[in-house]
Amino acid sequence: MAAGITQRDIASSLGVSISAVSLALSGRAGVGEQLREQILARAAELGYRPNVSAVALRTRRTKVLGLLIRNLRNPHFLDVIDGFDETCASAGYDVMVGSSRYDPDRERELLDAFEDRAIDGLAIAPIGASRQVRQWHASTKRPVVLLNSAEGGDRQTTMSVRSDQRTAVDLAVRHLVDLGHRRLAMVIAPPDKSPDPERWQRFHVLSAQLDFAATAVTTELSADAARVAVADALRGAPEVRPTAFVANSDYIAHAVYLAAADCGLRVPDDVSVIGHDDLPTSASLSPPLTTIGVNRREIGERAATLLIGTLAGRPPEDPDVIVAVDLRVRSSTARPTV
Amino acid sequence: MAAGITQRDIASSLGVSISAVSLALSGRAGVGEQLREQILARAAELGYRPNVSAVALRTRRTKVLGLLIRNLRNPHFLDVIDGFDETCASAGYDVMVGSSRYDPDRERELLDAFEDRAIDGLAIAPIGASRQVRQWHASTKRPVVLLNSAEGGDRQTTMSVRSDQRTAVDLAVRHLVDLGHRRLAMVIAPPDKSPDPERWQRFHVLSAQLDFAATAVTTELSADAARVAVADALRGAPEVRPTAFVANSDYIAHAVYLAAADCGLRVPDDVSVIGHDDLPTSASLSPPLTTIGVNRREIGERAATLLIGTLAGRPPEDPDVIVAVDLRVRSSTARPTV
DNA sequence: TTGTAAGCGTTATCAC
DNA sequence: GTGATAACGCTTACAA
Repeated sequence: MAAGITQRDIASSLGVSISAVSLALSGRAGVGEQLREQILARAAELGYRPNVSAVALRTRRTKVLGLLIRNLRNPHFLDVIDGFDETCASAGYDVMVGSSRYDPDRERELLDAFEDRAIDGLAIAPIGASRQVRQWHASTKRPVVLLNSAEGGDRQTTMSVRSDQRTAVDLAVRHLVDLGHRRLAMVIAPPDKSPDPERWQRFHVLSAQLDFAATAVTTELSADAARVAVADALRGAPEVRPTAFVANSDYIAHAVYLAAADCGLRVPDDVSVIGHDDLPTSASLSPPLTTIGVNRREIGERAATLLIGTLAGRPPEDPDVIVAVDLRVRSSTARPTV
Repeated sequence: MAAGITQRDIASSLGVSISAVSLALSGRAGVGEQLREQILARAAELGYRPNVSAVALRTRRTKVLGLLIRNLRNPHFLDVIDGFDETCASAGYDVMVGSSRYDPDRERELLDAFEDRAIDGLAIAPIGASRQVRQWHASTKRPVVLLNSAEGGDRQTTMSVRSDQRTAVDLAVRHLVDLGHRRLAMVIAPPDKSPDPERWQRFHVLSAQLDFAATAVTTELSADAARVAVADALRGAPEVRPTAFVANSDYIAHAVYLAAADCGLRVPDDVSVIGHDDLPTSASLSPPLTTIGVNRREIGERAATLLIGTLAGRPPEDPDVIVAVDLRVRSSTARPTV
């Protein structure tokens, strides 16, 4: 029944002014030491809780941070949310989530809703171009951090957190090349759907440096589509087809498993597979998946920290955080047999 | 730059009163038809967006629904959030999430925060006793729906959505008994941590009805703890140890896999395993997991629908929703060999 | 140091 | 039907 106790109640019960109460409660100067303590005591005694709407109306601060992601069905984001949520909680912020579901219109709606609700800051994994996001930032003047966004153009206005894609590709490729593979394929999404171009670019560079044949298997993000596309790539003669696949997610890696089976090939004997993101169950696949580990919670944590720091007036030295990745070798990779 | 246009601006730009604008905008009676249209037109033209904080302060309504879950690391809740989020979005509600992390203090904090923020309704998967929740409901007078909560005591005050636990147990047990198993074990959490008592109870009843030996393996929810506890239960001689395990989640089912391996036993040859919840990757485990499927998104959707309906003044005919479950037979169950 | 009072943008109660 | 005007609970100049 905490609802209902206002600063006015405290003030009148103590015979002092409302402003004294306000000052005391918000810990600012301008009120005597003993009076402050009296007020604090009475507030606690009465079970006073500030009315957030009133504070928000006055200060235009809500102590709410928004988290706008692309897809609520991917466990990847779960951990991101978890890390974000925990960091926010320990700093007294609450979080509002939304999923754009890869729909630009919905992204726009959510952005508007967040603006209307006057959230204090936003972390967003934008879909496609980040124009809308830039606009949001311009119009709200609130700090924004981009999550795993390929775009690096607007470093002045927004911050970012992303995993180290470049190293991810390096680790995967080096592992495969070290094993003796010379014909590698990378499964990538259409350029407009993901931050993959950067990955492919790096893959291509390495192909020249390390002297292996690089194939791009372009496919939609769905497991079914990937399965078909990869099976296609696997149809060639043993001497020409890729002996190893670098997937852009563990889901896709699993689709590669299925595609291999479709073609009567075994993993890792006939084809090696490397995933990306190390989902909780990837170690339990058959065979256990070699993949790139990313600290997903850290992504959420860092994003929240960036926002909270900025809001507290201590902007980070480096507004662009790169989260480390590591190679987790399991059993889906082996020496090539041909 | 939508920020800044207020009703006052519309009013003065039209030379009418603020109250006319307010009435027109909120679609209530008390303003002439042509004036209303004029106002609406001007509002659109100016890009007017109501100030949510002001509305909340006045009306104590926020158009925000809270979702408080136990654990943000379990994909189960991802789908629940997704369904909840989508339903809320299409009804103009935003959602605020929080995770209690199985910590009663944190649950209390979040409940307080939600109360302070004056959310319009709450969906919660409570930990342990739901006393706090009942209290929240009493103090806020806001609709509450319990998610997968075992408690059925306070049907008058709160609503609920849960999967059909009873049928889940029936399906699992019947499948196992039909295969020929006569010594079944159920992995359950300590009574204060989950809605498991109901499951165990049913298991026990069936044990008498269908004439099989029922063992309870009580363990903490973590995979490691379960692995040890199950391995313990598996130590007995082949003629006495359980030949099949019913787990309360797919995670735990996987822990049973590991425990079996620890004991040099094979799944499903030596021990059959049934999970619960059918996580996205359960079909890819080795062997693919037989489990109980639940429409997790539906849980979130129904919860949101219950809340939204109640808030709109149309309370549901049945405040207690039971979401159907089904058995998904894969390869972790087989006839017992002993 | 303390108190008074003017808003923040709405909604709601009145007169007219 | 329409327009002043008083809240809602708080912050913040400005006076005392």
